[in-house]
Amino acid sequence: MVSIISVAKAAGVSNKTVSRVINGEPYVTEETRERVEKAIRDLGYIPNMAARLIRSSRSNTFGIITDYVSTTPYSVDIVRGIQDWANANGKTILMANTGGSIEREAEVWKMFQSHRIDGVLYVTMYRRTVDPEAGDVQIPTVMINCRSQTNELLPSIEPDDYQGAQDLTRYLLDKGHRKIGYIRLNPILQGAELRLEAFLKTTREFGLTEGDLAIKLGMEGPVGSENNYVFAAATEMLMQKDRPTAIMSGNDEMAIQIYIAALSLGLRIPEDISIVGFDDFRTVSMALKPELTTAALPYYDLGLTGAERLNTLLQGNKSDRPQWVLPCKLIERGSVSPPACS
Amino acid sequence: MVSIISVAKAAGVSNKTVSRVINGEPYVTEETRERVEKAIRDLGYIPNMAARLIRSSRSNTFGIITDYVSTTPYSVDIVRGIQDWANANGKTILMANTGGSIEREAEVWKMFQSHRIDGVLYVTMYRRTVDPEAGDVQIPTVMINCRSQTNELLPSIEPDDYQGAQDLTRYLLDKGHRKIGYIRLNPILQGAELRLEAFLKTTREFGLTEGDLAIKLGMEGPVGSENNYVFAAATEMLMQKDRPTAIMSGNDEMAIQIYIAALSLGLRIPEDISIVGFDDFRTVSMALKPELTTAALPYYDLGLTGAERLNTLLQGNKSDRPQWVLPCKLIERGSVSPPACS
DNA sequence: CAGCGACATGACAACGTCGACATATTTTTC
DNA sequence: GAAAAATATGTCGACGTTGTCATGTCGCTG
Repeated sequence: MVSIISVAKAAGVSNKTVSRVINGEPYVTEETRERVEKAIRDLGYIPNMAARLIRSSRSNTFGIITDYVSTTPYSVDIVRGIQDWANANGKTILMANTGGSIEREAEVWKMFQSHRIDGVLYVTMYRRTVDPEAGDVQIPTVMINCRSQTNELLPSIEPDDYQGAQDLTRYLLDKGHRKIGYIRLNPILQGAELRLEAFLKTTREFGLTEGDLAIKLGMEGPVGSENNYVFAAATEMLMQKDRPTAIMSGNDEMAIQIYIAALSLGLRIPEDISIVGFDDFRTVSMALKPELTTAALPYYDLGLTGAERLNTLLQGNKSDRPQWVLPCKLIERGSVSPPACS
Repeated sequence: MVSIISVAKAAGVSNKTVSRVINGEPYVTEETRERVEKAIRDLGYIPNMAARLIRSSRSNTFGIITDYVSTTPYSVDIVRGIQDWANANGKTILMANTGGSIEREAEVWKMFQSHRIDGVLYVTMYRRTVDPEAGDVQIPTVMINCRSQTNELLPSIEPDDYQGAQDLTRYLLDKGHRKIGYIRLNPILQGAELRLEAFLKTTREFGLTEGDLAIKLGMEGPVGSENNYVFAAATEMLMQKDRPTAIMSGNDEMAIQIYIAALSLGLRIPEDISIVGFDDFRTVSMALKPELTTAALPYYDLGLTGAERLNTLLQGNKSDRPQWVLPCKLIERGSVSPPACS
């Protein structure tokens, strides 16, 4: 492999001068710089990060540790956000996923340390509280899409499920809906509770009573092997004589089944029944016809902001409040119209 | 940071002996080994990969270079397959995605080289031919889900779209369907052509004529911003008086729209119209009701096999034929039944 | 018991890079 | 025009690890 020394020889300078050129240090004549750069190009020299790291003990590398993220379609955008930030800022990304195993997680931390990683981004597939082994490890860490159960001070970034659900609910109310159904996400998920809470609070503030709402559980059980009641719940909800004019779905994926249930009953969307989702999982929300109105989980931004925050942290700047929350933007598409006869 | 030297001091041996223990080399007394291991535990020593690499010039790291994979839900399983293999075999994964940009791709290759990566896995989101810059780079590379346009000898691994579509077609024929519709994938995608070809050939072999088939284009245009005709195509196909009894969908995602089109026309699935997808994109195929019968793209295996093959390659073993193909398994669910009146 | 081989350990250099410091050259300052 | 400052370049060692070779200690063979 061509090293800094071969370049130095080729350019007729000392290796230190080459080092200066590479790192853009001052005190190099323009002429020397050009000669060195030419030698670099001619020889195809590429700096050896390992050697650099060994000297400077800054790896310029972030580690991403995930549970199932790279496994699942949902939150891949978090990773994309992180990578984009890393590219733009000359950082390298080391990625590992645990598949949920504690032993594996311990291994990953070890692996990260053996690579002398500067910091860690701890990412989970769905929003939840976790208890990372970070406690006994002193690598700076930012939690993305989750927060620590044990250490409240660990910086975290999460989507604002509450605000998203609030916006969606208001949107339906503004459109004139007064009888609204809600098909709940798996209550295991942290987002589920927040979204439901926002829905209940917002409708109540608006003056709706419990009789105006129809709430059903759509899924339950351990993530990955949950029981799915969505279709049945939606069908039942829509067969009531006093059926809701709009249904809020726990997420976009569940909305598929609500669509199918509605259509199977001969209802038209949105004329007879309005539907909104959550997440803006575009493979679904844009594949549905009419396309689904939903609230976008800010996954990409979660990743981007997380990486940026980790960097800030590494530079010694402490942030005021540890737990951040990013808004979910309402995406208006075609699945909502005013109720038929209001 | 605690180094091998501190361990050596603590254990009262030379650093070379510690190195022997770490690497499981012979010629160390059991007693010495234990003393060293204790020191390692006590001090929490973790080997420095960078230093190791600089000596041995084997990084034990694979690079994954992707176009949009980490961006899109579809093929994330490829990455998971690679990672699982890497975990099991003590390799580290460096991941970067180009977002389709050539300049970015060049940067990534450079970055990989600067980390002295052992080999590269070149992964694309959808099956296609590419022209990687690998030509001027001498890092061993395995192509996953794609193949090189220019270099036929570059090892590649792809799903067997042809066989998958053939199996699906036969499945429908075996169920008794004799009038079959096909809604085509974006013809830009390499899989599109193969699937259609398999469909046509298989139906022809079975004795169906052109009049028994209804073929329509579902999508077209550049990936990411294509025109979507699926709903219209399906609706039109199903409104013919001599409508097909089964529809093959270019992929699972498109099947959503076919479901909606069918249901909107008052048709029941599968009693009035059978539907099959392709890909087994489970977020969709299992969310649809009835669940979708489809052919599973072997993404996970693509990744696993790819990593394994790269490793074999690195050990100097050349494989006989460069281009491999992995079967797509038929996944039978509830969206197909025999035609109503045959 | 000299000689040999197997085993156990250590000393030291080298990998590629950069920081600290030294030296040489030019420019500025008074 | 001599001293001081700024600029340009080089020497050398250190980072943490492992490969090479040397050394030392056994036990065994003939």
